[in-house]
Amino acid sequence: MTNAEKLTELAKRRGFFFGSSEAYGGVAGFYTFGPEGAALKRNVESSWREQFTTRLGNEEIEAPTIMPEPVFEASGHLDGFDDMLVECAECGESHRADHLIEDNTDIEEAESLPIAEVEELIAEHELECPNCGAPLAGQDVVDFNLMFETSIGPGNGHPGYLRPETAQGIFVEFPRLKEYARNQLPFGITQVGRAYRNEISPRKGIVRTREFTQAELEQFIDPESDEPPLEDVRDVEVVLYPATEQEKESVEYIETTIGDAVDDGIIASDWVAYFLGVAQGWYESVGVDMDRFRFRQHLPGERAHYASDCWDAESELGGDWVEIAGFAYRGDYDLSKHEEYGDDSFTVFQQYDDPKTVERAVVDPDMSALGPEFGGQAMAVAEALQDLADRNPDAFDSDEVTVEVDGDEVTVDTDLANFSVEEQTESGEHITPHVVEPSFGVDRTVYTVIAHAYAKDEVADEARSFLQLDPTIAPTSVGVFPLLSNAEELTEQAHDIVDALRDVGLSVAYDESGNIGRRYRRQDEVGTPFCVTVDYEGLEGDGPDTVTLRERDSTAQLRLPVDVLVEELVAVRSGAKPFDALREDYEAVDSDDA
RNA sequence: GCGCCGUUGGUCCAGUGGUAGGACAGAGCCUUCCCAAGGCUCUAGCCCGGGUUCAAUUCCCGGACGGCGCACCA
Repeated sequence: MTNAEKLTELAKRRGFFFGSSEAYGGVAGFYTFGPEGAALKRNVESSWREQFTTRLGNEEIEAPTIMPEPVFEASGHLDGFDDMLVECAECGESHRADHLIEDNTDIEEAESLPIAEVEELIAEHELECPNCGAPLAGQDVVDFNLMFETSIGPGNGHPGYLRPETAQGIFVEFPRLKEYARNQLPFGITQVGRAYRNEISPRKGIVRTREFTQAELEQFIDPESDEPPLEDVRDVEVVLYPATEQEKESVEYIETTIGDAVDDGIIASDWVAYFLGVAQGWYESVGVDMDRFRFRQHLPGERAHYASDCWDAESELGGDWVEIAGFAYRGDYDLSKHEEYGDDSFTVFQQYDDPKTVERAVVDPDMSALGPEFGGQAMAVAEALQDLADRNPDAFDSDEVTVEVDGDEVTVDTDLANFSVEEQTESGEHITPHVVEPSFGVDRTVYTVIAHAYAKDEVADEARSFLQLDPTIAPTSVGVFPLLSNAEELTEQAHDIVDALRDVGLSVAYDESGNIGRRYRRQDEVGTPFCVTVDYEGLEGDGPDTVTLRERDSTAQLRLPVDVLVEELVAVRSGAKPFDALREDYEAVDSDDA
């Protein structure tokens, strides 16, 4: 069994994740997070929120997962997703069928033709594979639309799509969000939610699914003036794999700091560099193994339609590098498209520090004269006059000016135009903000965290496999056991401790089944960092009752008074106090006498 | 989508034309037993549909799901 297979087996058996709807034969590309997995995922998400929403001073929204078709016409996803592929039987190369037809016939817009017709056209025109020249006639044309389509409301006249990325839910609401931000750049909006892609063939278990969770930040900036607080992450050490290195035969990484990478021009955008630095720290905090982690720059041909520069965070899983986040400089692509297609304004008014005074040629046409003269064309004439004033003010030096309206030459008395040059004050301008997008795949992150936490050792000559999850994100924080299940004094105190720990918000597992070692291993296997055992020894003697506290990774045990247990556990589980600090205050338990 | 291989208790596997066995896990009881191997008892399975056959978990065909390769991953 490979490690990946062991992880899949562990995930199924212990309730981290498993294929959905298995009672009905299952469905490819959909996974259910079981109790352990859902808890772990919630903890990873809340850690992400803590970092990328709260600490960076951003705001989170929650948009619908279904949006109407025009949104995706604007975003470019409809075109980008609706490709027709034909595969060459000889060499196996896939080609865009619509492009082949457009290139080799007089037909334009082949993309809108039905599949059957495209297949006929390929046969009719005897199209050949551009790669090897083999005939393509008879080959199936495959339509792949990576968006899930649905219809909104009764009937089918109102198509909608499940969003292929959460980002569009933010971009579409930009007109309201900018008002919320009081038109002040920069500001950032986050969203944690589901996205959907109807993958042709989902693979690699939970790594590539059809429904997945993204955690995204859309940072809106003024490209002219907004700088990230780069000094916060200057010294963060990172492993970079730039595009230039990827073209070489041997894999060589650049180990550097964020600050140096910017100074050396390896990362072009300060903003992207800043977020790489923040992300590095975050990944480390949730337990991603930094020896199996890198930032890889996209190759020029690899970038999405919206991105000018893009870096991925990648983690090593079973020998493969898997993308777990993307950091894209999206420029003004999205907001410009929505400005063009949507009804509202996707720009922000930026005031100048000092208002500018500019001279502008203006006309104030005498409509009471133009109206009778030109009738319905009068407005168009007036607009043409202003247009002329902008382009060529000198034209108004003569007695008459001539403009073109609907293809007709129209001559107007210059007096009627009321031409003048005015000083106007410009206090600012409308700009389309640029967008920097760190976009995290939550499911892949969760899987990475599990895979990187997976460890093996030996305890008392017995092999042990366990998850070294960080205490802050482990699904269960504490296991509580009575040493024996048939002793009321032990089970009662154990139950009291469970209640006390749950009262302060800790996630607690109670277990009295089997022998004590078995119970420790159960919790080890799901990554529970601490276990409390109530034994007879702790009830004996004159002093306060004591219990033992065991740490998962070292299996070391300390004896703690019950009345400090809650306080100390809260401290070690939050990371405020390392477990080793407890060793100074409490007696170690010698477990060799077992 | 294509090709190859696979699908048997919760998990991982063995096996058979006459409906099946193990390991681990799980439940209960016993146990002053602190690191999965104690004793007793118990639970639980042949992916779906069609075909061949007296009889199919087993053979054939199709499907679903999974693994690998190709393609795809904007």
